[in-house]
Amino acid sequence: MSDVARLAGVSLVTVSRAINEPDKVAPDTLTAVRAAVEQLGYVPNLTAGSLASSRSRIVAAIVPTISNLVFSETVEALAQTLADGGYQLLLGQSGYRPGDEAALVDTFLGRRVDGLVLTGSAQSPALRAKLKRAGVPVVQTWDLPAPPNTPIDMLVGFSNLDAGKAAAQHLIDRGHRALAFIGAEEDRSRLRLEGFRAVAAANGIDDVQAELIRPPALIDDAGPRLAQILARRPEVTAVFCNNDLLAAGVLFECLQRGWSVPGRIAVLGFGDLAVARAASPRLSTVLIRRAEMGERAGQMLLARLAGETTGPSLVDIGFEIVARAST
Amino acid sequence: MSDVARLAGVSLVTVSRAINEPDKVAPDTLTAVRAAVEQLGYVPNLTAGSLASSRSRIVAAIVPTISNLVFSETVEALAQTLADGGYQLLLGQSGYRPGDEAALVDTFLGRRVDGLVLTGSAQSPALRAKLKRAGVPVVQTWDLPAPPNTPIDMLVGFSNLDAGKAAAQHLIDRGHRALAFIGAEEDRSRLRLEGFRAVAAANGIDDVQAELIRPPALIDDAGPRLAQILARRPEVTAVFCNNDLLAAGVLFECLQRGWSVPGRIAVLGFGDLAVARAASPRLSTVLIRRAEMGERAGQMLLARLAGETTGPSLVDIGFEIVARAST
DNA sequence: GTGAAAGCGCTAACAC
DNA sequence: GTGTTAGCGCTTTCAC
Repeated sequence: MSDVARLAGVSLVTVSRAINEPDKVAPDTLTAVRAAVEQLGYVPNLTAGSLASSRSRIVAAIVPTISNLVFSETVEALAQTLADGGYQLLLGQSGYRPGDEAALVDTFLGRRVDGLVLTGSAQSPALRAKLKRAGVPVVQTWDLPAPPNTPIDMLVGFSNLDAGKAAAQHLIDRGHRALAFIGAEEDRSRLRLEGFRAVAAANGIDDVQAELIRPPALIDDAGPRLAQILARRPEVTAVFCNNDLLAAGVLFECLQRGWSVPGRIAVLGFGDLAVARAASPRLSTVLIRRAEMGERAGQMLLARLAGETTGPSLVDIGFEIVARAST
Repeated sequence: MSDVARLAGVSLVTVSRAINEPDKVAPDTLTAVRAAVEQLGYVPNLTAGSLASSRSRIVAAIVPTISNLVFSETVEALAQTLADGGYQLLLGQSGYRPGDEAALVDTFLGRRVDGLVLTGSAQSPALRAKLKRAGVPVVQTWDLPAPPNTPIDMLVGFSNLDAGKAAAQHLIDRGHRALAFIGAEEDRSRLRLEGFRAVAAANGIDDVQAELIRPPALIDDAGPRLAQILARRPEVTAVFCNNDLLAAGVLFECLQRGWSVPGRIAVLGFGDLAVARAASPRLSTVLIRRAEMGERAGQMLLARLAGETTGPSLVDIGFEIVARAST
């Protein structure tokens, strides 16, 4: 930077200003500095800048995995929104392990990230306390806080419990009473199962068959799990899959068996991924506005970081049952 | 940090050592420092550490998008490998736009990342030069350098051209002569099309029908594209899809039409994603070791960063035609 | 509109 | 095994 200053015949501060606040520098000076930067191939050291200004221009996000389309689309929209606002995304994958999430938070705080986006709202009290103490803007996503809990800071999500309830109601409305559930061993899937079972029970259905796959739940888990469900309870006529890709797997399994969907068995997906629209039959599913969730999270963060008076800090973006041909 | 030092009754350096090189500190001192850290809730500022040591412990990766399973699994394995080695991943998405890639490289260099992972080998000469000048360890992935080009630094990939050739040969071997290709408007897909066409031509087949989807290519693009191909050339009997998910979309489209696969039309996928094993019929595909690619890239970087004498810096991990039921 | 001085919170190098 | 000194490369005051 001092080389640039010397070549442009100005001081260090002026170089800094020319780069970060070009408006506050005389046009001629600006030209001279830019020429010098160009000529020397100067690349400002953002680490030094971060240290001096105590703003890193980095936001970190922690998701269970990006190899699940459901999260990757949220992350993609988040990254895009942040990038447009001049921030970059540092990505952490927890692998669905709470311990890994806490460890990631530690290093992110150590890097003095300007903001943090978390997946879910089931963080431990210790983690919640640490984040509050750190004073970092935090956005939780993909869930609403369970009753005693409140958001750590900001939140954009939906009720997984209610989504499960709506799924059960949708199937029951269509006359199904022998219900099954295929999900994953993780918080949000369990919440949906809870809601699913609650509505089933309220309708006198107590034997919901559930299969929880240890993450990552891949599409090729679906067929075998459906087989297990049917082995235990052959009369099942409807299955709620916690991911459209799993649902597509179930469709393929039915195809193999020569079963009609929804004639022999109805299939309800989750997410409204592109595959739901492409499948045959078209998949009924629970639409989640994944990209919007990432975008809103990014916007909330940007607004806070810009010092704007914060708007609502808890956004329920809801969900929607999309009835297509598979139920 | 000075609060910790004072409370523990030691100097700043000792605190630093206790945290970063605990072996080089007396057990009692270590205990005292750790107690002080705990009591004060001290979180080391890694930015300051980076500036002082000129090592950021961050590796950046640039991929077109993480909403494509093909890349997300590579990134996931990369992130995991780096995390195990004490590095974190800063993620950039280029959206398939070369300009965005270059801009991302600039900020990453500004952050003084310790390493960089790029997707593809088609970087512009200007970008290549900049990276070489910066002296940052770079790993290119997902392709081999085209003849005149050499790797910028390190590389782990496979020949997309050869993969396209093998795909064509596979279909021709099974007696198909009316071939189609569904891919994306992006470098690697174009290379595969080039190889596909070359082998077709060598076999006297000159009218390969190609549909290139502007990224992102989603599964629900597959059906309409197949329809377009068939509208132009109804006698097509085999289609090579540049992504297993697209291939699954074609399977669903055939299902809609009541067409048998591979009886009426053979479908060859790409990637060997889980969906290939779950589909019905099971998808023949071009297997790419995506996770291994990410892992190898991470290992190469870690070895270099550890100052180890570098092993081979160009790894061709190849590909494999997996013949299943759809061709 | 521009500059001088004083750090940001750590680690490297060298002593002891 | 521990401490002292001197920065890392910027940005933030506060002058002028």
